[in-house]
Amino acid sequence: MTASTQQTHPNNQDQLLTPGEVATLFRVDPKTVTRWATAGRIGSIRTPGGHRRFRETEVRALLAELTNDVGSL
Amino acid sequence: MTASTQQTHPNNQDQLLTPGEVATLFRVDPKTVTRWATAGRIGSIRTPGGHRRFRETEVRALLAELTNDVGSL
DNA sequence: GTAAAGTAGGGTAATTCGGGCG
DNA sequence: TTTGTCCGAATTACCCTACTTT
Repeated sequence: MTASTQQTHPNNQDQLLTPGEVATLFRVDPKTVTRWATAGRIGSIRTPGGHRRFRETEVRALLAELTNDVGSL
Repeated sequence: MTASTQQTHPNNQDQLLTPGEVATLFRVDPKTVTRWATAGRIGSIRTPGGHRRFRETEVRALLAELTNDVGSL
């Protein structure tokens, strides 16, 4: 971690995605993405209205982590 | 030290943000930010012309408060 | 003073929320 | 246990025109 800057949450340099966007990436229902957020499997940012936004970097990382490529030439 | 400094120079940390700026941070429409101000969910400063400005510190605090990071690891 | 961009305000469609059911 | 769907309610997005800011 950076010992010179007090950055509690690196939370404003990533593109945010809507539940529908994330749902499209995972080929699931937006409701499912909501459940993942509720279950703590993925970080989420709530708008003052209660809607959720997700970090694109985190979503991509999760997507890549769950991706199983054979890597054959 | 009393906080009675009038901003004569760009030396203040309470930088004012436009609705568009706040909208970008939350990944919402600028109109939505306006509704938040109207609903009293976020503090706003009105220009003599009626346009709204938002304090960056308040917006960042609200964003951090509504952020739910997954405690992985 | 003019021009371009952003914002305000109103109205309507789409999305999301939350709980519950299969 | 996880996911998809139905419901009602709330929030948000996009349409327009007029005014403000730069």
